[in-house]
Amino acid sequence: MSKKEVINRYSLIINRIRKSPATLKDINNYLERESEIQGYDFRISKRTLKRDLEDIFSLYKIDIQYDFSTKVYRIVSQDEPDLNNRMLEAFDTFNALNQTEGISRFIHFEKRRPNGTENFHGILHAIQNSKMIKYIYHKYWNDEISTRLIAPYGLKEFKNRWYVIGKDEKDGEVKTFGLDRITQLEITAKKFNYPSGFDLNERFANCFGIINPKDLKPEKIVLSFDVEQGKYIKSFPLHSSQQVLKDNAQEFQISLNVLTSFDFIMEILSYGDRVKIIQPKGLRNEIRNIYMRALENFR
DNA sequence: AATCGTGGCGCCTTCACTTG
DNA sequence: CAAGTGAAGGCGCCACGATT
Repeated sequence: MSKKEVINRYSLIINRIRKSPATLKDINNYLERESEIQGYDFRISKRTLKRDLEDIFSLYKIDIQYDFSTKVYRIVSQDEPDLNNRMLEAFDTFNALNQTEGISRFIHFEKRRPNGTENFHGILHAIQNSKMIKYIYHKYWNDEISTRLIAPYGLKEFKNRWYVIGKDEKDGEVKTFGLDRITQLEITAKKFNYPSGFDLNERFANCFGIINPKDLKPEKIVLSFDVEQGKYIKSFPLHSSQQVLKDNAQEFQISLNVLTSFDFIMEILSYGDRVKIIQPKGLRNEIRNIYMRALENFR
């Protein structure tokens, strides 16, 4: 049995158990069917299954355990569900893109610039080991290029982009840098002390997007969407603080507790005439002014 | 020749269910 | 309700054949 077949078998086992919890017999039936399709013999003994499950855990961090009360193997949801879901998602995409040849005719990829994930691993390593990082940064807004020395605290994702949050040595401010804007990353030998009170999730709890201005306080925001848009907002909440206030034939109303940062205003604008701002007045006026000015552009 | 992947064996553990 | 039972997995160990 070659390496390729073994890896293939791991995927099959994961796929089977993800569909529904399964007994050893179920798994072997599934493997037998796949053996006929793929022309290998994937069937395994109980001993090998046990070893495979260990390998799967160490490779993919997918924890499959036997549940004695229902007599089946199932994926144990971890204490980090976000991480777990993302791993499974990546696993699906990887397998699908990997197994088929000549797929570009059938898949339309979004054209996007590289998102800087090649630096992801290096930065994460620096964070875990409290090592300063140095890189060249191109700002989003202008052509300014600068060399930065940063004490990295964490990584954050927003709208499919990744950002590193860290303290800039130059002025001691904690800032956010887009990974796709970073070049010539260098992990220095210089250590820093991770600030004891810093909690990444807490810091961004009330934040929409990556900008976290100090002078803004989170506000209670009430939004009313039309019914169609409401369906989308219901399945993809804008923010973890989202609560449904009204859900009827006329409108879909929610409340949020977030900072009204630039990112948030852009988000509201992206819903155009499908959203009304019920509360607060300040935000309502701000958005109205933007639309007024925008109208000028169409005269 | 050395290593690796695998299955079988034997004994242990776990858990649900039965029995008195 | 405690003890016993059975079914199934867990796991260390070893042999065998395939792979490198």
